[in-house]
This record gives sequence, structure tokens and C-alpha cells, in this order.
Amino acid sequence: MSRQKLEKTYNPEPVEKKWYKHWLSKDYFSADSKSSKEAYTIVIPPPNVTGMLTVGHVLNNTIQDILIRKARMEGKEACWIPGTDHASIATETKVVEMLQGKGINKKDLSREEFLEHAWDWKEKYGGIIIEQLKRLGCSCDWDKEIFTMDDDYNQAVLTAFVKLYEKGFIYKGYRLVNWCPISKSAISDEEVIHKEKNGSLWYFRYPIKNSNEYVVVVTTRPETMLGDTAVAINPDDDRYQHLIGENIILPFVKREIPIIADKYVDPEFGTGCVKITPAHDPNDFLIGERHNLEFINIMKEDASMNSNVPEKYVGMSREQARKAIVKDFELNGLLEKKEDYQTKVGYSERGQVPIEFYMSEQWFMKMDELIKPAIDAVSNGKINFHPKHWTKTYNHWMSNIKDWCISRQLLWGHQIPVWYHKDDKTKIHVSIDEPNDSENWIRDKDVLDTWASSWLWPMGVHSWPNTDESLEKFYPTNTLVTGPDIIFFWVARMIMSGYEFMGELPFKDVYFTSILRDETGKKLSKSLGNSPNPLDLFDEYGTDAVRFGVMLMAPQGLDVLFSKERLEIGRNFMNKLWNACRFLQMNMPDQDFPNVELDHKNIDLPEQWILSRLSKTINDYNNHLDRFHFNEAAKSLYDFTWNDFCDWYVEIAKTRFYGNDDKKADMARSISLECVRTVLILLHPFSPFITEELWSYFRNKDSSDIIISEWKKTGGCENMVAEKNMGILKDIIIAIRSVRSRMNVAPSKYSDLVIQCKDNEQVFLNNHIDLLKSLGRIDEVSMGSAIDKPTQSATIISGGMELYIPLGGLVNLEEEKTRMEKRIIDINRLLSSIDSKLSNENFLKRAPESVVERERSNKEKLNEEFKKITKNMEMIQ
RNA sequence: GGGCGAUUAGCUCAGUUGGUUAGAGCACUGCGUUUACACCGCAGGUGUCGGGAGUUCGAAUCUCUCAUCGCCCA
Repeated sequence: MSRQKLEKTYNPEPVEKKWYKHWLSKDYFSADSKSSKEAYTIVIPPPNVTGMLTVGHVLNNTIQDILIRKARMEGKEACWIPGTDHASIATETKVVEMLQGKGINKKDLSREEFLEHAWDWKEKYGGIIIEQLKRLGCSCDWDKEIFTMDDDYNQAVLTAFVKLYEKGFIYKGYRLVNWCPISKSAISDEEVIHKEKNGSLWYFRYPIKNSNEYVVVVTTRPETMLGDTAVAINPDDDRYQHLIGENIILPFVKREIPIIADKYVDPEFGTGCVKITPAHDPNDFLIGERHNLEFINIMKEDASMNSNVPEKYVGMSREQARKAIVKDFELNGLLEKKEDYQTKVGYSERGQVPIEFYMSEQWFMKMDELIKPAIDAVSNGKINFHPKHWTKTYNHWMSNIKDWCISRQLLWGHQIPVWYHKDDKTKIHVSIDEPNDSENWIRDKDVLDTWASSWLWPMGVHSWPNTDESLEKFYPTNTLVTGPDIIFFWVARMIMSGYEFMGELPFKDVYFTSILRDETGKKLSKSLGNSPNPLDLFDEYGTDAVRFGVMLMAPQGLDVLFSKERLEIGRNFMNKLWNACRFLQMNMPDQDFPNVELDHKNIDLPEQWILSRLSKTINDYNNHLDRFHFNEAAKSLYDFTWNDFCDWYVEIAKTRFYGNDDKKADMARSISLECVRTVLILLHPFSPFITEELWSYFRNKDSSDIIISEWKKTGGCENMVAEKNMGILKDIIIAIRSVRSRMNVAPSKYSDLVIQCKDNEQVFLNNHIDLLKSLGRIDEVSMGSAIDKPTQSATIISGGMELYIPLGGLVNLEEEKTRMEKRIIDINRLLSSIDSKLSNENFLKRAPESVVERERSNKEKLNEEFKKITKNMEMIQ
């Protein structure tokens, strides 16, 4: 035992620094691929390399650290592989902004020049989040850290592309894609956020050729009329039959476009006449294909009008063009009307602006084969989602999946490994290596979608496509911990890539974390400015307290409303634990810990009881963790430590320490030590620093650091008799305190106690009379079966016994009477409920014997209490 | 429009296979500085478990339905 005394309050900062350094120096975090131990592996969801730690990261990584630290203590080869993601579009956006600030336009830079700036940026800001994860206490194997643009990882990404291309799963196509005008790149369906917007519905008159008539079309996007190449009606719409085959002179553009019939048109919507813009709307695109319409692209990459529109609109932004078009319709008497209309607009997740549907040539990945094993793995339970209900979302997405647009018109990322021959357009070279005569080829200038690199993460962090010990030992991984917001982006795709490239699942369990929101329900995000900086929280509350507090407040599969006040629970708990340990230390001998052989049959009731509570806690705790119920695990440890150990056992231990029976004092020391050591071990994964610190005071001389100490799996000291008997004593003590509090007896004053009870009860109480006296603040006790109620005393009916506290003038008889009347009403209510059950033949016949027995026993107890209360009520009168 | 989830004390939420008199923290009230802890202790009050129906001996828990809120997908 360390001679050094614990400080009065816990000071987290030096302790955290000290132990993290110590753990690193001892290499505890490193995982050995040659080990014969069973592997337990987690790959970190790689944060954006230039990102900063958020509360979401705290939640997510604390969970992973809990799993890894527990596995390590369970004697497994615990392997947590860290790394960062290049986050193509997000990082490129930031770099472009930075350059703009310096007056540099991305357009004016060559690829190489731009990438140089990007790497500078990465060097400057990359790795900050890694240091922050270390402060959080993450026990990752830092020697294995990977960045998705490292050379080896790059090879893996390109290899995957080539393999899929060779299998025919990747193809190039000229199609309508989701286009982000800010990043000037295609984005995937998953990167489009649909928002409900207050828009308008414009009714435009389109003149019919060689006629004075016009048709009225309805649109939410007037500017796209510049690209119209048809007007469509439903073939069954009687109103417009005569118009089919006629032509329209498109206003301002003066283009002649046909009126066609297509079943897609909903005759109920608007006027039943729809303008068709095949190059700028996915539905119109399909109609365009069906009817061989012209595809006219009217926009440049930044969504401004290109030269395919009349002179006056060229160069206008889409917003300007909309205003101009509407105004022109109005001026020419062609605007019939305008209505308010709620519309869904697709926004670019990164650019924060509405996306365009844009014709362009892109690379796509076929999904129909890849999804098959991925769907099977989840439905047959090889891969388990926690909470389970996410399987439904997963299956729904899988069964509606479309081909994945994987090319991005960006520079920061993995450049597509495809070369085009300069002279012969039909020649294409797809390989991770450039062609031998590279001077005759031009490489595809696009890069891959970031998720088309991170989907290889569980294997790419090792040597894939090569095989080595590390890949063999640590693939598949055990548990993935991530947010449900990337279930499609990442989780689903990792499952596909796992089966495609490894022939095996990438992980067995997926734990989806809660989404953190502020008190008003908004998602915590840096852009909203409602996300506190976790490092400030660590400083304010201590890292362990933040970890514990966040875990305690994170419910299963629900959003969690984050607020700083709730971290106080964590801090208060750390303080409680610290002081319980401090108290124990004060009452330990200076030299050595007592080495009492604990004969569990031969210890006293309170000791039997606390060990039973401890055992139950160990079992519950493990049970909760096995089910990924981290909040309940935290709660059960919190409850034991605070309510059972500190509130009751420590108070009882005081009677041992300050009494004059050395053997009992030593017993209390041993039991307390057992409790504290167990709590520290169980708590270590949640709160690693404070537990290692306290462990250094309380561990055996020859035992190891707590981080590699043996885990507690089961208790084995459950004792129902002790729990029941201790319950009786606790009830009596609580009742005595309650009476004293109600009657305003000063805590410093001791009371006498008179007990009317049976002989066997008297023996029981006599055995624990010191306990009653000290915890109930009782002076003299007299008891017997024939003892009378003293005058002017308060009455307690507890455990079938009658207890009286003589209080002289202090006792308020009216108040006591009211209280008893209230209890009688309760008893009657309970009894009638029990009677209705017990008089029900079906209940007796069908309910389990134990349930019936419990009702009978309750009835008996309540009847007895009723009798005693009634008798005492009469004595008051 | 389709799907998922939520609705339990003033607030935030626990409550595994249906079965103790439905719990915790915060807030609130009273007392207290008893040498582990005021980031504390002791005592105390609060609930038709969203509404309705059903299954069952028994429902906060299972089924259906309605309402409100949130998210995802079209």
C-alpha cells in the first residue's frame, strides 16, 4: 500500500497525464498478431483528418474504449486500430476556402499545385483529433495508425476498383447525376438531404403553334423551361386529346417542341400539362428516353446559365434566371397565376445549397450482386445490429438500392486508375499501374467518392490485398461502433466489401450510438455552434467524469439531449468514489493490508449482505455490457457504489473501525477492500484514469496495473437470506430516522427505543443491536413480547414488529394518527387487490406457484400490519 | 405517400423473456457541518405508465387502433 495519503479532492489533470504516459510506456495498447490469445478487434470509424473532437466522438470512442479495455482485461488480444479519413469533399471545400482567403483560385492551379496546398493543410491540421482522442483516454494501438491516403491504403482502394472493373461491376455512363454546384462535383444519392421548403407553383401559358390557343403548364422551377423539349399530358386525359401531336413554340427560346402523351403525367396535379426538361429532371430524363426527345443542358458547372439559352439569360445564376423568367412571363401576359406550394428540395450535404440534376459522364458501381451476401448476413444473424431495429432500415435501403456514382470531380482523393489513349479513344487502360508508354495516355482526372475508399477500412488497415499475419489475426473484427446516420454510407458498404474481397463478414456486432442533441432537440454540430468543446469539458469535470456522465445519459437507440449539468452526475460520482477510497485509506493500517481469509459463511450479516449486493452487481454489470446496454451497466455500478456501499456499508464499517473488536474491524477492512477493488476493476473501462490512480493505492503489492488486471465475470456470493434480513434491519432504521425527522428530534440527540416482538425476533435484533443504535441514533433499547407501549411515543410497524420511540412532548399525536389512517387506506387497497387475485380460480390454477405464494405471503403481512396499526390507533385515542 | 422510433413524476430518462406496493438523477421542501465526501448526509411529496380497444389469471411490457412529436426513405 502506498504510504501517500489521498488528497481531499480528486485532481484529474495530473493523474490523467501521468497514467496515459505510463500506459504508453508499458506498451499496453499494442496488439500482437503473433499472440496465441483470442483476438478482439475494433477498427475506429476514422474521423476526418482535419476534424476536431466533438461530443459525438466522445460518446462513440468511449464506447469503443470500454469494449477494448474490457476485452483486454478478459485476457484477449485487444486490438483497436485508429486512423483518419481524407474526407475528400469536406477537406477540399475547406482548402478551396482557405485559398480563396489568400486570393488564390482553385481553377488557376494545376492538380499538383492544388494537392500540395491540400497536403500542407493536412499536415497543419491533421492529427489534432488523434491527440484529442489520446486525451479522451483511448487505448488504441497507435503504432497501427492509418490514413486513408497512405500509399498502402491507396493501393488497396485502387486494387478494389480494378478488381470490380474486371468483374464488370464498375462501368462508365453518361447520365443525370446529383450535382453540387458549390463543389462542382457529382455526389451520391446518400449525400443529398431533402428539405421541406415553402415554394411556389407557377402556371405558364405555352402558345400552340399555328393557333391562338395555349396550354398551361405548371412548374416549381421556372428557369428550367429554357431546357424544355416537350410538353406532356396523360394519354387518358380527355381534356387534351386534341392536342397530342401539336407543337408548342417555347416562349423566349422560340424552340418548337412537341406535345406528347405519357402515363407518367398525373392528370390530377396542376393543370395536367407538364413541361419536360430531360436534361434537368430525373423523371423527365426517363420520358426523354422513351420519346426520343432532345436533351438540352442549360447550365454550367456552377449552375449558371450556359450558351444553350437565349442571350439575355446567359451567365445568370439559377436564382437570377428564375426571377427573370417569371418576370418575362408576366410582362408577356403568359403568367396565368402563382400559388404557394410546399416542395421538397434536395440539398447538397456539403455545399448546403440545392443540388442540380446534371448530365455528365460518371463512373458507377453496380450493386445488385454486391448486396446479396450483405443482406443475407444481417437477416440470418451472422451480423447483429444493436439496437436491433436498425436491421429494418438496412433491409429497406438494400432492397431499393441504385447503382452507386463513385466518381467525383475533385482533386483531393484517390484518382481513378483509368487511362485513356490520346489517339485511340476506344482504348482504355484500367490498372493500379500506369501504362508502359504513359506519354501516350491521359489519366482519368476524377477521384473516387470517399466512401469508395473507407468501405475497405476493416481490411485496408491491414495489408489487403496482400495477406499477412495481421490481416489473418485481426480480420474479421468483432464490433463496429458508429452512428446510424452512416448506416448506408459506410456500414452497409463495408459489409458488401467484406464479402466481396475477403469472402467474409467485416464485423459481428454493430452498435449504433445515440445521436446527440442540445436541450432544444437540435443535433449537436459545429456549424450550429451548439456543440461544446469536449476538451473544455475535460478541464471542467475531469475526463473520467465526462466519459461516465455521457455513458450514463446515453439511452438505448434513442437520441440523447446533451446538457452540461448532466455531466455533474459523473463528476459527483467520481468524487464519491474518491472519498470512499479516502475514507478506507484512513482506516487502513499504515503497513500492510489485512490479509483476512474470508470465510464467507462465517462473516456477519452486513458483510454477507454487501458481498451479496456486490455479486449481484457484477452479474448485472456483465449482463448489461454483453447486451451493449452501457447506460444500464453504468447505472448498476453507480447504484451499488453509492447506495449500497457508501450509504450503508461504509456507515456500518465505521461501527467496526471505531468499536473495540479488532477481528470485526479487520473483517470490515477486508470486505471494504474487496468491494473497492471490484468496483475499480469494473469501472476501469468507463473511467480509466481515476481507477488506475486509486488502484495504485489499493492493489496488492505484487499485482499488475489495473488496465491489465483480471476482469470480474461473476460474483458467486449471492445470499438471499442475508438480503432479506438486512432488509428488515434497514427498514427499521429508516423508519426510526423517519420518525425522528418528522418529530424534529435534533440529530445530535439520541432516542430510546422500545420494541414489542416475538422471542426469535428479539434474538435477531439483539445480534444487531449495535447497528440499530448507531445508525438509528438510539440510546437505550428495551424489548420483549409482553412489553407495553410507552406513553407519548411514536409508533413504527415494521417487519411484523412494533417499535416505539418515547418522545415526551415532541410527539404530535394528530399527525401520527393521520399518518396511520393513510397507511390503513393503502393497506385496504392492496388487500382488496390481492383478494381479487386469490379468489380468482384461474389465477390460482394458471399463475406460477411462486407468484401465488408471494400474494399469499403479502396478504398475511398486510393483515398483520393492519391489526397492529388499528390497535395502535386505538391506543392513541 | 412508405418505413422506423418515441409518448412513464415539474424536467431528463431507466424499466431483458408479461408477475414485489412502477424506479433513478435533477429540481423542490424540512433538518443537518456526526473527523470520507456540501461535487455531502438524513427525511419528505408528486404518476389513471399518451387515449381507446383487445389477448391474458395478470399488461408500462404483447396485438390492433387513434393522437401528438421526431427521424429516415420516396
